[in-house]
Amino acid sequence: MSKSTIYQIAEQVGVSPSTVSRALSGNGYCGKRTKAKIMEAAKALNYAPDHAAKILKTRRTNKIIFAVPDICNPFYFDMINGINQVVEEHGYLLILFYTKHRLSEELKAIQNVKERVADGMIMVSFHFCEENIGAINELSAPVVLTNRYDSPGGGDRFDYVYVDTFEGTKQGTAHLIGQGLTRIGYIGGSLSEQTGYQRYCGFREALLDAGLPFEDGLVYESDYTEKGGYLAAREMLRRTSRPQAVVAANDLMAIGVMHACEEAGLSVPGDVAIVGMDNLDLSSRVHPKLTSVSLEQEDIGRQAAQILMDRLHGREVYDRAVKIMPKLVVRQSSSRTQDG
Amino acid sequence: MSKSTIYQIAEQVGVSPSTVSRALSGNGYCGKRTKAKIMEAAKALNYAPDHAAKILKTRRTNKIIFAVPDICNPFYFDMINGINQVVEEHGYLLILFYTKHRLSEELKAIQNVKERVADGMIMVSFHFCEENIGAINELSAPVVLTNRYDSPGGGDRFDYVYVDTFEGTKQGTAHLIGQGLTRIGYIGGSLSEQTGYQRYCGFREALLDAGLPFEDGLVYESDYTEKGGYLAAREMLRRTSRPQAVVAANDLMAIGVMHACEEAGLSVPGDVAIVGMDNLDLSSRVHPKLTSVSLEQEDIGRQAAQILMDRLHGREVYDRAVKIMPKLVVRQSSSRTQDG
DNA sequence: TGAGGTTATGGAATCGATTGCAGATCAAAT
DNA sequence: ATTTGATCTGCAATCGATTCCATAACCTCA
Repeated sequence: MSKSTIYQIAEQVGVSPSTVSRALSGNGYCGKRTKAKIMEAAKALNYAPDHAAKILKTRRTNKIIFAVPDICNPFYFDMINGINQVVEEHGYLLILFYTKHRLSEELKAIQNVKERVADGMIMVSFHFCEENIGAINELSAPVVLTNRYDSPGGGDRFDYVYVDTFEGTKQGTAHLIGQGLTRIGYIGGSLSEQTGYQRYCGFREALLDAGLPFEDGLVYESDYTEKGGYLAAREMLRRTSRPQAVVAANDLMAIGVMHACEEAGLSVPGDVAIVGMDNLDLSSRVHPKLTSVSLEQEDIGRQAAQILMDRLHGREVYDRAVKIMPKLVVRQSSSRTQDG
Repeated sequence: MSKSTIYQIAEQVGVSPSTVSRALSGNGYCGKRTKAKIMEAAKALNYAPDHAAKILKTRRTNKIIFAVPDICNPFYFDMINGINQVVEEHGYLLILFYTKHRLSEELKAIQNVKERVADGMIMVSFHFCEENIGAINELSAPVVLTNRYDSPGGGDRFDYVYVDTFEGTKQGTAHLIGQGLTRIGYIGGSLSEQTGYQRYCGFREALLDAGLPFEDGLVYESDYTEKGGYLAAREMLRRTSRPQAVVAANDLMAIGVMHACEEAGLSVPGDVAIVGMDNLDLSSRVHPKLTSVSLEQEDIGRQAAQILMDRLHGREVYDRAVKIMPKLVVRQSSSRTQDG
């Protein structure tokens, strides 16, 4: 039997639709006996509320959009997981929107929010331009951006959750220095990108803090892929005085470094210690297990979702830009003591 | 400026709301000049159609739900990716619903479909019971189930997409036999589960097909985790006549087997060849790279989504149960020739 | 008994877009 | 000039639930 409406229930029971609505939703008064009869009829008639009608009237969809550049990237899965933990708890559903790193798709996601497909959005944006920001600022629904941070303009109507990647590479590098290593190489992403530059600066600062000399020759720019890491490391290890350790700006490159070491007959961490960043699931499964700086993706997701929920429930949001601290996870690839 | 409605546009232009609707949606006649004025006013007034109102009237949400047991499992990410490829192409949005392996959550997902939150659903169900199936059969919206196959009852109103895992372990085992290996161990999941039993049968059949003896003692029941695979393998390798190869019912267990081999000082694939199943992303990154039977998750997702789209567009669906064939991906862990 | 308050219910408007029907306009054809 | 048909537009109903307002019923206490 197909489902019914409150009108059919009203007719069956002999009351008005408004009474049925009150009985079922619990908003407003309703007599005990009437309510019982309505409940019974609802069950008998296979009633289920129509979501669209409810949304139209209440102006709430109970859904949020997560606009993400790349569905295949495990990094974002962790975020999804974190987001879902929070929104589910508040009775919201999660719509996944795949932007493919394209501005046009990001704008489509924004358009969906404008059309009230969802009550709010969390977006990992790779296009911080006028058009994008402008469109977001015109929305009446709340938006939280992650993955990047520019100090918010006065008129900006969105919130930020971001990771301090500077602190991340700094921690990772300091950890290696703490192991007594002094010649440390760095393989990063493009230095002209915000996040790539920050990671590089963190590395450098750790060296300077420890009073170690900083050698430009030990810094390589690569592309965040395993192959890129491998190629850079191969070159680095060929140098007459090769580094005792390598900091990679993400785990995939770090794994590439491991392969280069293996190929060169160098043991990890015995000859070369390695630290990565992202703390991917697979990093604890490679051999030796990779020491990595976790960017706390799940936590980013949770915090972003929490802010969104706060905004949606009219609660005050004190921190327009939440900074997440990365966390060093020490494993075999960097640790001289627990090599196994 | 906040967005406006067709009524405001109508007033501004001096026409009726129905004309505005026709102009914007393209359904029905509309004069050229009028249309131009309406378009202009729509832009000026920051118009965006209200999704809820549209749904209420048209009865279409342009969304589908993917109900998945476990957001963290990379296996499902691939499915999500496949699903999204297809639904996006048709202008649908994807709602992710996390059932946590719980029947109650699966029922909630079904309830959402009943309330017309989405036009259809793809579900990976771990609870094939009366309650569940009954609720699905009462829906008027189409549902596609994956991950399990029972021959559909006459009254069942849903479709199936499933993988022939029997064929998967059979292929993997045959591959090892083809390498000249004859003593082959098996580490599977619970044999009392449908899928666990099928995988086991595929393994056995490959041996029998090749005329090899089947030893019960080389079959271990484990739990699909890396640790479970490790423990089972450790025991297996301690046997007086240890196997030359091991087939594991999934990649995580296979990786556990690799660790056990390493611990026992056995080389892979020299001393022990290994084949896994699932073809996880990380399997191509461990060392040595793992040979694995791909269950074609992405394809499952695509096919399931395609069936759903067909149903939603009133196209005939010829195959109520689509069988996907697994695909063997040969890498280093099983190949005597290309060891590197 | 009646005043005052609480609880129960119905009526009707509302959310915003779609669409069938009817009337109006206009061009082309007879 | 009149018929025919195509094109354009407005009216009003509709999708299904929510909610404000008004009235009615009921209870309580002086």
